[in-house]
Amino acid sequence: MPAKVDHEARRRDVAAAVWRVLASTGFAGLGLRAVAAELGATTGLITHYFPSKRELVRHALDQLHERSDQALGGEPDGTGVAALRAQLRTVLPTTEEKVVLSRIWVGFWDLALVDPELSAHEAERYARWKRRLRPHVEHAIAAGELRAVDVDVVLDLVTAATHGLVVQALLDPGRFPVGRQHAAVDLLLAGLAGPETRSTPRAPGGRVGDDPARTILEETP
Amino acid sequence: MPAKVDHEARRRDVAAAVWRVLASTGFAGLGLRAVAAELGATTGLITHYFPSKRELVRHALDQLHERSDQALGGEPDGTGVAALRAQLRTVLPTTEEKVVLSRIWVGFWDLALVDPELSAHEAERYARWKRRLRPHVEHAIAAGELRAVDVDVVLDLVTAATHGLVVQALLDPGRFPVGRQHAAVDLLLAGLAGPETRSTPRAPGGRVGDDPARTILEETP
DNA sequence: CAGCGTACACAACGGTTGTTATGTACGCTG
DNA sequence: CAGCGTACATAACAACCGTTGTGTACGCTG
Repeated sequence: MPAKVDHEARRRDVAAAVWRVLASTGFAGLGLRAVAAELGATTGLITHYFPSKRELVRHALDQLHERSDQALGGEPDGTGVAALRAQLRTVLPTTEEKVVLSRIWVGFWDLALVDPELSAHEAERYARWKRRLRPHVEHAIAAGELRAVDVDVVLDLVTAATHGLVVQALLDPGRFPVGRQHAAVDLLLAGLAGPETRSTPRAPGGRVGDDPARTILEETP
Repeated sequence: MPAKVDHEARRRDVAAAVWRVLASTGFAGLGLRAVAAELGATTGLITHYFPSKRELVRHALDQLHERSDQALGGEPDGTGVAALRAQLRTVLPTTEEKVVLSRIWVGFWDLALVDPELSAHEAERYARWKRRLRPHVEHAIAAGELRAVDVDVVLDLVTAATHGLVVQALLDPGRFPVGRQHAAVDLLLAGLAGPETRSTPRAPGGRVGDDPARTILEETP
């Protein structure tokens, strides 16, 4: 069987074109011709690799989730609160790529909310995320870095807060720079810290330059 | 110019039908015929009251967030943290109506994210919400109920956390009952409280009269 | 009662949608 | 080199979209 092109690689190209269309027009503007145009091809190409639009979108979103997990990927340096903070920070839309991923994923909620199957899938993603965060929270509590409250409630709160920040940052990127997002996360974690630890533990993540306060606000309307 | 029917009331009926369609099928399934069917009428009725679909949706969403403001409406009993907690709780999708309102509003992000005008509108809604929350936060800080950190950061955090909870609750209603949502809000507010005041809203005495804000974000001055 | 404007239903319009059928250039195999 | 299957382009398809025009029942005004 002669394969002039790599079938799976081509499917990935098409999926990438779907992402680009979604990022610029949302699900409302997603159509086969738009994807084809973005790809510099025609709908014939798309239908050659995908039997239906539903399958197209499904594959594109699967790829997107995979890509997201990979972008949020590896275990962070540090343990306990430091690791938790690092993990939460990677979710924030602080790079152009993560802006695109988050944008698509937020827009996807319009579909997920009215489709039980998609809702369940999204709920499972939340569960997986919390499962990954949990050991760091438990470690932090054991080390006295975090107040010893219900771990599940902590996970509910930190994931909710982080995603809430994502939404606000996407809706108003100009007024929600990285520093402001980080400040909110830091305040959240500081609040969860044990009463005895007044001085926040040093974040050993050498990569992230800490600029906690001053770049946050500009106000001259 | 005899008015057999109340023109404005009829427009409200149509808007209500739009909400019902949006709640059950999302923006992806919103069409004039679907709205007309929901209304038990034809597209002729709709076009008689609205010049275009865009105007229809605009009016329906205007009505919707007017209705939301009213549902989230009056000043809560209490002041300071108690008022803040009450305000945040009213946003959570704890009633059938608020589930519908939140669902539409979350689905709307798919459109807002790719339309600068709509994004600005949503950003303004966030600003108004924070403006309403702000006095309670300031009062709570003045009363020593809340740690004296940057009020803007506090507002960013509490709104983000609350909306994050809304999303999770909508995506997995069965596993996210009211109590679990309240627990997360309570944990958030407890964390923002002064270190020595967990349950009793007592003033923190003269311990940190010098610089309480520095205890949170800054570890090295 | 005549006449007119309102409040719709109904049907048709051009455009766009996802899907499908047909055509064709081309590298591989025999 | 003949032949065949792959990788598309092209175009047609019915279904649907928002919009518009026309038809009509009916209450109000004169």
